[in-house]
Parts: sequence; structure tokens; C-alpha cells
Amino acid sequence: MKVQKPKGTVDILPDQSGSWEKVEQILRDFFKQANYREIRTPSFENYEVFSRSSGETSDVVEKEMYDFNDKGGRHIALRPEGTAGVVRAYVEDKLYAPEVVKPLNVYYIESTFRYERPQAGRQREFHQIGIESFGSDNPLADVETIVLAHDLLAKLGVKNYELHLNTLGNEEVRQNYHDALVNYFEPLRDQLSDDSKRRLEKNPLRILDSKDEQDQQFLDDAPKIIDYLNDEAKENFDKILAMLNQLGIKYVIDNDLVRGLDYYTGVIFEFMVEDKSIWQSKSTILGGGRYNHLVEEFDGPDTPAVGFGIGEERLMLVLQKQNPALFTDEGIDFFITNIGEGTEIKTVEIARALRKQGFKVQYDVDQKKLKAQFKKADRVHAKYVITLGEKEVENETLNIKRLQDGKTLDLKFSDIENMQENIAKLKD
RNA sequence: GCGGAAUUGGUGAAGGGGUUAACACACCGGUUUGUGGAUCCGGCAUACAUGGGUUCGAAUCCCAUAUUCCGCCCCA
Repeated sequence: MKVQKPKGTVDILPDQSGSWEKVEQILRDFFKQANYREIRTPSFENYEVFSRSSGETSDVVEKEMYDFNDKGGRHIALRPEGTAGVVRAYVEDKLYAPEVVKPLNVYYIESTFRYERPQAGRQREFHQIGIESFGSDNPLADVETIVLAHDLLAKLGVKNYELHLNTLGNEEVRQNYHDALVNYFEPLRDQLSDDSKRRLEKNPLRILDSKDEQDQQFLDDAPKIIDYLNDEAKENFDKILAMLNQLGIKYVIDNDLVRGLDYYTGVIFEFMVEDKSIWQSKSTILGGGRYNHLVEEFDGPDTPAVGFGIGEERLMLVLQKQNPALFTDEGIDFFITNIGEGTEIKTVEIARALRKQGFKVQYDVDQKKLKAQFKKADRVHAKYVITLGEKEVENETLNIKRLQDGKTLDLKFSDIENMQENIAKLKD
């Protein structure tokens, strides 16, 4: 039977998985330092969880949802982004309960799915890393989220990133702006693309996102949200900007920034990376913002929230260029070669003793010739080779060779118990 | 969802209708058998993405399908 992975999926092979582990470990440690704890939610949800939260007219819902009917006739979708499932869990599992400390801070690292035409850096199954903070409407919560995003990228070694900021105001602002857009576009209806005609009904904000040439000509003169901010929204945005200034975090205000999902309500942001060796133009690797009504949308209590998501594949692509140290193979500490009658059990015993001390140790289960064992030791990048022959077993000696320079050292079996110290006797 | 290009062994690939599919790297074995990364010798695709078709004959031509890559849309 000929097997092939489904379109748009990838295998992360052992040569690559090590760097993924390292990156994820850095992320987990970082999140925990800020007291964000992990949340794990299902890979699939009822279709409505995503369609309602992301917006019926969003591209994600209109054409990228990986959905199907299961054997029980339920309309299911694989998650296209991380936030909706977390919000669903927040409501369903009653994390809004007073005994849960607020804000409730969570992070996730998970597979995400979009039914799209694959390309480099775009897959049907990919990985998203994100954080969400529930319960605070204070601008400091927005700042904390942005600061974490900023510091995380810095800690990972990402360079040349630029923080883009915009605000969608609050409910009143959105309503006024919505009306302004409708008033502006309605007379032009006949000249808009079919997509935008539909958007005009359902979500005029998304017309601004249109790349259709037919629509483009009208966008420049369309109302700008910045002109519709009321005092409260303006004050809120200004507070955020002021704090970022005081913290020395650089940003650019981007009035055209409209994120692809409909649930955002206040500040929205993207971290874009420019690296000509990867992408022609700037690419977003992290995006997020405030979404104050999603919890209510799912019949939970009025709960402000803010968060961000990172595309792990894109992050890895950038890190491969910008932080190659994460992609080196450190190899193992000891490779034990053995030759001669009755040496294999002692080999296993030594391996176990060394592993118990935390060393990475391997021996040749194929029991090939000594030369072949040495070759294998080279190939797995072993630092030291211990050679165990009948002579060594008899005399209880340990013959150690450092592959890097060929220097050798003879120890006793009893020295194994404290290898860290004894190996240091090998002089340079 | 639309447009374009590709697909030969573990890898990089040559070959553009004629019958042992070149070469290189990697790997395996040997180089007199207890010490690696060198040299030398030998081995390594009944097979050219899959399925049809044209032909006396196809990896080479045609069609379909699959996958990958590039661009658009959009995004992570």
C-alpha cells in the first residue's frame, strides 16, 4: 500500500523536533514566569463556536474552515485559531466563578487547521502558540499582553521586528463607525465587488480589508476609525501608548490594521518581521488584541479579555535564520563500544549507571565490528567513547577516548559512580 | 478559490522515443580481524509520482489524478 500524508501536512522529523522542543520549552518557561498556566482544549469544536466568534463573513469561516459532519450528523470544525475554544472552555467550565483568581491567564501550544492552498510557510495543519487573559479591562492588561509578546520575541532571539498598533475603539465607536461605513459604501454598492456587497450587509468593516481592485479605489476616501473614537476610547488608547512609551517599547500606529477575525473590540496589534532572505515583504508572526464581548457571545458573563497568537511554523522559519544556536545537534555524551566474549552485559550496566547520572549514553545493539561502532559514535556526535573489551572487564578498567581530539583516559569501574568529576581528569 | 512550474535511488541529479538509467554524495562490506572522521576495492533504482493511452518499442509523447513549489486571495 502506497502511503502519503494529506495535502498541506508535514512530518516533524527527529532532526527537526529537537529545536521545536527547545523553542517550546523557552515559551513554557516564559509564560509560567508571568503566571500564565497551560490550557488544553479539543482540536475540534462544534462549527458554531468558530463561525460565531470569528465572524460569518471572515475569510476563515467563509473558505478556510476545515469542517465536516460526523457520524452523528453534528457539524464539526477543526479549530482554525486558538481563542474561540479557550473562550468556550472559560464559559462552559465556569472559570468566571469568583473563586478563580482574575485575571485568569492561560497559554496554549496546539495544532490548528485551515483548509487552504498550501505554500511554503502555509499549511493546512500548523501550530499556534497563544495566551489569553480574562477579566480585566484595564489598559495595563493590554500593555502586559503586548509586553509579554515583545519580550518573548526578544528572548527567542527574533530580530528586526516591528510592532503595529491600532484600535477598534469600544462598542459605541464600533457602532458609529459601522454606520459611517454603511453610509459611505451604500451609494457605491453597484460598483463594489460581489464579496464586498455581501460584506456591506454583514460586516462593512471587512470591506476595508478587500484587496479587490474594484474596491480599492473607494478605500482611500472611506471613513477612518481614528476620526470616530470617542473620548473614552481615545483616552484608553492613549493610556496604552503612554505606558508603552514609558517602557521604551517602540511601535508604529497603523490605521489600516484590521485583523481577520471579527471578535476584536479595542486595541489590536501585530508583530511583523522583515527578513528578505525569507519573505519579500514584512510578515506577521504574532497578532492579537482585545476582545471584550466574546465571552458574552457564548452566554457567559460580561468579561473583558485580551490575548495574542503566534504562528509556530513562521516563528521557526525566522529563528532558523536569526538564532541558529537553537538548531544545532548537541549529540550524546558517551558511546560505549564493546568487543569480545561476555562484554555486552557489562556494557548495558555501564550505560545504565551513566544514564542514571543524567548523561546521554548509547551503545551498539547491533554488536557490529569495533570499527563500525566507532563510526556510529561519530555519526551520533558522541563526545566520548568508552571501549570495553575482555581485558577491561577482567581488570575493571574503563578506557575513555575523547573524539574531538583523540585524547584518552583510563579509569576504574568504580569511577563510574562519579563520572562528572572523573571525566574532568582528561587534560586538554 | 484562480493562474503557472515541477515530480527519476537515501540525497543532488544526467538522460527529451530504442532496449545493462550516467556521475557524485551518503550508506553497507572489505582493506588481514581491539579504536573513528584518510586512501583504495566492491555493493547499492527489473526502476524513472500514480493510473490510463499512443507506439513494434516510453523515464522520454498525450490525458487524467495526486503531491510539492511559485504567484494571487488571505492569513499564521
